[in-house]
Amino acid sequence: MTAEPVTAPDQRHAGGRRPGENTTRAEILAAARTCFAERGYDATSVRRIADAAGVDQSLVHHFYKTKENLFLSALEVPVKMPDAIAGAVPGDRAGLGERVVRAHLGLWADLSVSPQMLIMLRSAAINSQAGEVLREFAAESMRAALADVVTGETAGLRVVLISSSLMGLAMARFVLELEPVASASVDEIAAELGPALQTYFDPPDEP
Amino acid sequence: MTAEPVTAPDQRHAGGRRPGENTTRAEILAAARTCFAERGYDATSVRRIADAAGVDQSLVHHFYKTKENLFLSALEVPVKMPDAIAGAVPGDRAGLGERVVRAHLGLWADLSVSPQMLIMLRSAAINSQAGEVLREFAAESMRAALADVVTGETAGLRVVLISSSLMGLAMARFVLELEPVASASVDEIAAELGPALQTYFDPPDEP
DNA sequence: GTCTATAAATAGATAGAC
DNA sequence: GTCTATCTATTTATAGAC
Repeated sequence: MTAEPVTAPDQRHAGGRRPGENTTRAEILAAARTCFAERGYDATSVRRIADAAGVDQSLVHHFYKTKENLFLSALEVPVKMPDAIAGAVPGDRAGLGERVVRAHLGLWADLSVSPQMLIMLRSAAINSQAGEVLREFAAESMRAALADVVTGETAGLRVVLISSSLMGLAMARFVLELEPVASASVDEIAAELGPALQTYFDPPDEP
Repeated sequence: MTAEPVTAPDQRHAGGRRPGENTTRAEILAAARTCFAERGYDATSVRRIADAAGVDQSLVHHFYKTKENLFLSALEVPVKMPDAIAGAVPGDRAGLGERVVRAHLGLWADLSVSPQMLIMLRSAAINSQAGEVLREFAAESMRAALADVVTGETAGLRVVLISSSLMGLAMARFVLELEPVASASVDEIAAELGPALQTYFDPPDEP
């Protein structure tokens, strides 16, 4: 009952070279992002990624050599992430907390970066490489983005506490899917978390 | 509440055989806690736990049957966790934020509960059972402990945001070991995070 | 209670045909 | 570029001797 596989019903590139940039490599990467984001590094087998991409397992190795290397490619953080936070800085000082929360949630709504963020968050606790990438983002990138507005003796600590709060929010909302924060609107979260973050911009012991 | 029989140290049975409640079972559990806390569920093999306990692999199965069952035992959260947060409630309202932070960090300093908390936090992003335990603690237990002091229309959301902040702090300090929050003193953290949490107890739009 | 030995499944990775 | 077939290592788990 399976119809004859009709060997490649023509599509010859007579004479011409370059079968064109093949999309298989990109499809494998996309499938890997989905799988890693859903299950993390260990629980995702190369075979599963291959199935999700509709290709053979050995093709994954052909393109990315090792699983670890593929994971690093899947994890690659777009440059726009730190920029998005920095973009929340300009404006009135009283609204800083809210704008930072909205900028952060805006990244999670951006499908070109949110899979990588989910991979990072879901794997950081176990995988040392994901942990390093998250550390870099939560510390250095945040510090650079907020250097002008978080000042004072304890600025270093306060920047990381801002990162921690946003990390906790993301864990609750996107990883644990904890209610009611998982299905709350951006407005509702910004209205509550914004003022909390604001205390780091206006430290109570500032002269 | 399965309440492990916690081998009473003494309780001799004169003449009888019974080499007494053997400590091997407890040693395996302790080794499992250490390993799971360090590496998470997937990366911890039964063999590694057995080695850490100084016993054979098959003994682990003999006592705990399956790896998953052992993990659940290792994860078992002491009842005192919610109580510790509730214990921070009495006192002047202005100091609530700080007291909650100190209560939370006090739990992490308690060696009878911190391994379980680390297991939970490190595995929750990947392991559904650990995730469920963490959800239960971050939502229900927190809500019960703070019901009297977090009030108003958005109380449900604000309780979970408090949980999220504490979760983010624990991730940064104990899992990622992110500086400077990893080596900051309890006083320093309480001084900065306390006022941020305080905004949830005194919502700006309260009548 | 504690060990040896091993079953049974699955993992990542490679070789080579087409 | 894509597939089939397979190697090797490691996993959880069990059976059975002592």
